[in-house]
Formats: sequence, structure tokens, C-alpha cells
Amino acid sequence: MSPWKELIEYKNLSKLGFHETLTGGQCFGWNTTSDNSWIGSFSTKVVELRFENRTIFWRTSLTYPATSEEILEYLWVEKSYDDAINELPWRSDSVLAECIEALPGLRILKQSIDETLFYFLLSSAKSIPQIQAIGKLVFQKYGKKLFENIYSFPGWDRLAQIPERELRMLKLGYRAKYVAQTARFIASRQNWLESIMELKYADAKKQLLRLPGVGEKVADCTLLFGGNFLEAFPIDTWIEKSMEKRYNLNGWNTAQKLHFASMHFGKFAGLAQQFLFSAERLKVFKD
DNA sequence: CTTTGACCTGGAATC
DNA sequence: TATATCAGGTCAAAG
Repeated sequence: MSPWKELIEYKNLSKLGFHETLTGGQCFGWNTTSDNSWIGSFSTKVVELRFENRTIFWRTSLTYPATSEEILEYLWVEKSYDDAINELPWRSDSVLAECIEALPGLRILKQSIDETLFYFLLSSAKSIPQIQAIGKLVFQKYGKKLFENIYSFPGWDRLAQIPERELRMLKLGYRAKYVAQTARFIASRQNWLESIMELKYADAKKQLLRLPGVGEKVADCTLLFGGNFLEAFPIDTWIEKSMEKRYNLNGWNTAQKLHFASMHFGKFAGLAQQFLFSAERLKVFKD
């Protein structure tokens, strides 16, 4: 590892918001190394981050290094983040205001779409630690070793060569079929997944829905966390609960809730979703 | 077009 | 210490 360096001093960031960003379920490649530090990887770069006195410090692997610019981009530490927060309707929405206040600096990471799709294909009826665990088994077996205890995403072409039964042995359960079939779909279409990012949100989502194991929720997670589509609004059980309890949308179906989210939260609905989601998960509200 | 149940597995809840 | 339930969903069959 390189020596620790200061990445940036960040006034409006809490340890909780940062911790939740890295371990709250939008990504699965980070592990806590101490009370205030985390180690993980993105696009075969290994990084350790530390949060201290409103400042983020970083160090990186010598064999798989990242630059500070790459880390800032991955963490969405840019003016566009502040602008996005500013555009959310927290001035007139006290629920959202309370969530943002409780989790300063919570953000959407800029992950790669291939790896993000993979993880969310594993996510159904699994808790965050379980998704992390079974994902890691696959990385460990078919990926490249990047660091002690850190392995890379093998890539869809590699995954396409693996029989479903072999994936089942890695505890994927019925998700093995999703991964195996999706891998074959993607591997047989050159540049298909990457080109989705050039599309408009609705079209990109329509494309992802063609994949086996990808329903609305997984499609929106993939687009939001891996495709930089900030208007994507994944509705899982937590958000479902949030919409019904905090916004009184009992009896609304998913399409209606999605419409509400888009109208009410606007083009950064996905960022709002992350605050609502984490607030619900971390029990910010008394109920 | 909405509703229902199966699908793998295991950590967490209740006996 | 056992046994039953349910979990960041999807899909297909049935109403």
C-alpha cells in the first residue's frame, strides 16, 4: 500500500453518510477495516479510505493503483453532487429533509455497469452480507487476485463459460440460472451492455428487462448505481414501506409509485431514493 | 393487467 | 438445540 494521503476536506459529510454509502447495499465490494476506514476495489483498482476530522484520506495498492482523480470521480465528489442535492424538493418535503439531515454526504457511487448488474442479479431474497459473500465466491474462483482478500469481477465473457451447476455450487441457488443465462446473452452481443448507457433512461431500462433475472427493481438498481442514470428509482421493500408510511401512498401500485417519484423528486429521484432507503433501513424515523 | 406461489439457502426468530 | 419462517425479487401460471 502507498502512504496515506489527504483526498479532500469535506465539510458536509458525516461518517455515517460515508459509511452508509460504502456498505449500505448499493455496492458490495467494500469492507470496514476499522471504526473509520474501509477497503475495497473498483475497476481493478484497490483503495483504502479513511474518514477523520471531516477529511477523507486514501491510500492505494502498488500493483493495482488508483489516482486521487479516479477516487473523487468514483465517490461523486464534484460540484454536480451539491447541485443535485440542491435540486431535490427538501424545502417543501419534510420527510426528505429529515433523511438528508440525518445522513449528510450520502451519495450514489459511479460503479461499472457490468459488475453492478452482476451483484444485483444475486440480490433477490438476500441480505447485504449474503450478497457480498456469494459474489465474492464467484470473484474468488473466476476473477483475478488484486490484493489480500480482494478479487476482481471475472467479466461477463468469462461467466458465460461457466455451467449453471458450477455456479450453484457457489451457493447462488436459483440465481445461478439468472447469471448463467444473462452471461450468455451478453457475451453473444458485442458491446451490448456498455451501449445501454448511451440510451435514454426508459430505453435503457427496456433493454435490461430483456435479461433473465432482471425485473424492474434490478434494472433500476443497475441503471442508478452502475449506469449513472440518476432518475432511476428502484422500489424495494424498504422504499415500498417508505412510500406508504411517509408519503401515504397506500394502495398505489408500482407504476403509480414510480410516477409519483418521478414527478415529485424529479431528475435526481435516484438520489432521493438513496436517502429514503437508508433512513428507513437505519430507522431514522420513530415510526 | 393484477394476483399467487415456487424458486435456493441460511441467518435470525421463536419453541 | 431444533424447527419454521422469511429475506434488496423474478417469472409464469391463473384469475
